[in-house]
Amino acid sequence: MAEEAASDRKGHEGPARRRRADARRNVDALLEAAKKVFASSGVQAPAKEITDLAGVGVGTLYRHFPQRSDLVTAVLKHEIDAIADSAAELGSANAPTAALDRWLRQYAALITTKQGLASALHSDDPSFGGLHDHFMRRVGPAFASLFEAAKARGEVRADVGPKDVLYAVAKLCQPAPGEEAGFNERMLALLVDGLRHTGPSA
Amino acid sequence: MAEEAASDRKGHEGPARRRRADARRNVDALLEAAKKVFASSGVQAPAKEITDLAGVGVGTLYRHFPQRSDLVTAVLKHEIDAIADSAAELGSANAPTAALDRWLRQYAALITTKQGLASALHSDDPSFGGLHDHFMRRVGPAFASLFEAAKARGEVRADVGPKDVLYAVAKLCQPAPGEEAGFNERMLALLVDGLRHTGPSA
Amino acid sequence: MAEEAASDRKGHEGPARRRRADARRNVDALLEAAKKVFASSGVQAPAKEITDLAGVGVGTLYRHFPQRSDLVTAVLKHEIDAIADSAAELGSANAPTAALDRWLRQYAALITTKQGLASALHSDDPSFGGLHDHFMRRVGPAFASLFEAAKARGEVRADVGPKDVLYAVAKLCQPAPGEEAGFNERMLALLVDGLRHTGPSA
Amino acid sequence: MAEEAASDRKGHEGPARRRRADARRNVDALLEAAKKVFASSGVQAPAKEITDLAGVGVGTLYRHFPQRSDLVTAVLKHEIDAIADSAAELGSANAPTAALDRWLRQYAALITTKQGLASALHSDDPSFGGLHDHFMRRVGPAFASLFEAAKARGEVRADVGPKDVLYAVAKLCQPAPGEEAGFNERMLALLVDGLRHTGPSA
DNA sequence: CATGAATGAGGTTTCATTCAT
DNA sequence: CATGAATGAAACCTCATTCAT
Repeated sequence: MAEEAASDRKGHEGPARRRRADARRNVDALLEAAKKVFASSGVQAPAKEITDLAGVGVGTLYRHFPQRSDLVTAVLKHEIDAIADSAAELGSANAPTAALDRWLRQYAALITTKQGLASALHSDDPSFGGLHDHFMRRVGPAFASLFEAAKARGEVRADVGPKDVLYAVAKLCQPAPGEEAGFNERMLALLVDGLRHTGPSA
Repeated sequence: MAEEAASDRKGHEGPARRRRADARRNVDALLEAAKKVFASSGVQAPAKEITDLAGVGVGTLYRHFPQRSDLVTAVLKHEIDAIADSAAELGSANAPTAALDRWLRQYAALITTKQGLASALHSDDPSFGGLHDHFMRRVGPAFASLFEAAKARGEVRADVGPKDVLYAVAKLCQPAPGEEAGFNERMLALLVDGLRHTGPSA
Repeated sequence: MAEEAASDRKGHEGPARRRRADARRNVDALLEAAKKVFASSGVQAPAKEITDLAGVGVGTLYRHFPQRSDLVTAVLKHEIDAIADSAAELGSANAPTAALDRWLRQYAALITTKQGLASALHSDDPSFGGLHDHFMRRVGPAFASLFEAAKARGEVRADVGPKDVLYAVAKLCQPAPGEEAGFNERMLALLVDGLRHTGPSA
Repeated sequence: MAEEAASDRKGHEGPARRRRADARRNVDALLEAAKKVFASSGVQAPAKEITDLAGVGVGTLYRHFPQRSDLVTAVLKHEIDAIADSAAELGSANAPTAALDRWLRQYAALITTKQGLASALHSDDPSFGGLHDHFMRRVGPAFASLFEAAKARGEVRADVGPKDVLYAVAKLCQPAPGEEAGFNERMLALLVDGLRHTGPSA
């Protein structure tokens, strides 16, 4: 009976392919819904909230993302990949200092916007380990190359490493309720200024 | 007498824990326990974990701290008062720049150590509003006086306010698992350096 | 198939109780259990008592009846509908006086039997407002038609309204422990006799 | 120190007597408070509500009224004694019919006013047994004498006993939220009219 | 492969009662 | 004799996860 209904629904294409397409659509709906819910209610939001928004049953969520962290990870991997790719683009299209500046602003905006990205990266929950690894594998080298280029030009103090900066900005720009607009941007600027100088006598 | 009772408290799990003065002792035990539990398991730790550690029943917790946030608030108020008082002391015993530096390092250390202080301050949960208010009332002016003194000496860039710095450090130094030792200190230094200069050409 | 599942339910405490159709069966089991528990322990009985008797988890109760009053309401709505329908039947099959008598006896028996029906109807808890409304919507007109028919025949004193009688009987027949058998019936008769006469000189 | 304060308070009289007077005052305060709280929040009100209103500690409540029902009983005994005494007075000052009418109206008013009197009398909680016994011992004979006098005059139908009437009025006049003013009075009149006649042909 | 009902552990909170002071 | 802090059982309700259909 379920089979019959399924073929009714689409009319052509083999049943195997059709199923796969449905599954894919569900996964996408879940990712989309999770992105929204994470943004509005945080990463701790009840699973039901997500499945309701996606229009699927909870079972479907657990089929595709057996651990809750799998969903978080999947949602954030998109963003991570995008920001990593952006580093390469900016690096090849700008002078080192400008590339660094621009990328950091993009990165800060991402952290600011994506409720939970920073906290997932810093979580002590081992199930987010994979996300952290993915982040370091993709973003780490991409940013390091921008960073080292600027350092080679003497525009960045020598006693700071790229990982430091990634972490610092992630923490600094973590979204906080009731914060004045532009706060994160200003603070990022402060940090970046610190990056170029060494101590008060520099 | 207090000593005797105190050894009772630790020595064995006897039934001797119900005295008028024990009200105070229980409150202290709860605060102590909560401080530890918050540090190890975060502010979201189950109430039972705290009462077990304090050696009291759940009812006792709720007698003294009707709302869960009351406990968090009480635990953190101690720290807030201490750090606020410290500002006055440092200010009167040091040159402005040194006072500012030292206080910021203390403040950073506090935030680093007290799991949950930063997040409680930035929580959108209205029950923490009182804590935020207390913080701004006590720490705000205390720090502002240090800050303005340094600014008057031209040692702090003009486009940054004291509140900016309090917030920025609170976020930057939020404890994160698996972080290298000294990370927060280095990042604070970076921020402070940024504070002294304006832009790349400074 | 339904039969098979049904025998499972009673036969042994096997783990086989999770089927789509069992949603309905569980709701029925809960209503049945609630009816019994309300009868034996009153409407205030702990939820666990009901779920244990129904053989389901607490969660199942709260899925189907999010508020405790929803369960009470559901249990009693059955009875209310039945007694309302009965008024129409009696009215068309009997002379006005007989219909009124018989229906009042049925109504009294219902109130007598259903621990909590009367008190729920008179509760000041707003969550029972719906039940009271349902009662007045269904039983009110049904009884009014019987009542007015009798009144038209001069068999009921003019200064009493149907609502008065519904309320009075509800209160009079409220179950009380340790009451002699037949007490409510006798008292109802007394009230009904009063209904036919006005004052001592009638 | 407590001794000193106590003697300060009164100045003369031996300490034993003074204590006793304090105890008496507390008992009175508790009874007074309980009467109010029972009236506003029902007999199930938390003990703390009563002790707070009385301005004493919970311990004091439990010293004087070891069982919660002891308090209820004590509160209601006053009323019961008063209404019982009233029967004798009315009986000797009025004709049987008038005495009966007046007393029933007093009794109905008492039940209407004292939230919880009726329910305590009908409670299945064995700890209220004493109250019920007291009621039957005091009010039972007092009312029976009024009732039998009226019956002897042929003004009350023969198939109803005094206990029936006491119970019926108690149930009928039980306070209910949202009830029209005068409802209980009208219903009592109805019942009393029923009392004077036998069946529809009377 | 999707569904969503069922589960039940786990969290918070209330309150009657005891008992040290 | 009064006090009120402590106790802890018990109630409610939520929600992550499983699994029959």
